[in-house]
Amino acid sequence: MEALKKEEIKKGPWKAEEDQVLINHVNRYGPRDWSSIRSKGLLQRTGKSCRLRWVNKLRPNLKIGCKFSAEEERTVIELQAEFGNKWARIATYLPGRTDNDVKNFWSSRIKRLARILHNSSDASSSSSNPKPSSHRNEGKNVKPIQSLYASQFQRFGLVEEEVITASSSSSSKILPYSSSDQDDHEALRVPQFGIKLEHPPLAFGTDLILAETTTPLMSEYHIANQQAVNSNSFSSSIELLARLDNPYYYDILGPGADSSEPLFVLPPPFFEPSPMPRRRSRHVSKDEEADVFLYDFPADMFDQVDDPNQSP
DNA sequence: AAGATTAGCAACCGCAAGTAC
DNA sequence: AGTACTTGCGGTTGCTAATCT
Repeated sequence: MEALKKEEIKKGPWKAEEDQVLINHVNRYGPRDWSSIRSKGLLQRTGKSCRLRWVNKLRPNLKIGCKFSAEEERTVIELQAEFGNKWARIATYLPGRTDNDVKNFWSSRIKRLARILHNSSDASSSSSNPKPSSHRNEGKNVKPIQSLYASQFQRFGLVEEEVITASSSSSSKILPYSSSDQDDHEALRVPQFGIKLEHPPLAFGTDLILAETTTPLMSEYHIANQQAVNSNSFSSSIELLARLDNPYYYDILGPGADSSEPLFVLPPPFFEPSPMPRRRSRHVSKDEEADVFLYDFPADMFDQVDDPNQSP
């Protein structure tokens, strides 16, 4: 009986004919009674599956096949910092975007960042460390993304033992901040992140240190530093670093640093979120804590990573 | 050119809250 | 009030195209 029921339920990619049936149903009855689609024998899909298909793909005015704009990215990042992983809520601020879109976008971003950080720490700890075979395996064999951040970076403050460098070079190390550094005037310290640079960058934007320590910019800086001052990569580094001084960046130096101006003004929600949620979130603790491991990352730091040769 | 890796997307699952009876 | 059903959300997985080595 149960097996028979399961057999009747179709899964996997939707066909155009199924979409059409679903669209017809919605046109006739509205976006509800999803389960009746199956009970009427129109489709062998569950109500949940039908609803999901409608919401994510068939609903009118969706931005399908359209990458997130820079503005949308910033909105997501800002709202994620504010709301946590409330994708449905965040999506209400982004016309044409679904919660799934936002979730996938965020997930991709996290994976990229994790890989960058992971590679950076690999480079410093041991060159013999095996490289994760893929982003799937990364999650399985290494650590889940969030726990990786939680455990290794302690919500942005590098744990005391952690030493992250962009290369194995000993001439330019980034060391965990400790109280013993307090009198080291040679060191450039970033207390919130527990990072110090022995050689300050030539350009110093608000999030520069973080960007440097987590992106190829960092290695570029260090490589450049090791090489001659007149090398091409060094001069391009200077340009890149200068471009990091961007008004959208969070001020990693903390609330004490001059950051009274809002980073940007959030657009109004496309769908006005109900003031009182229909149901209480079951992730209250996460809500409070959000996914703060990205909270302070610059909104467009990946822009620098993606296209380091882009001119300002 | 071929295999490995990465990115992006689609869809499923489990859970929780709302709703109808 | 209790229960079954429906709806919505967030996490996760699987697939594929693009990119890299």
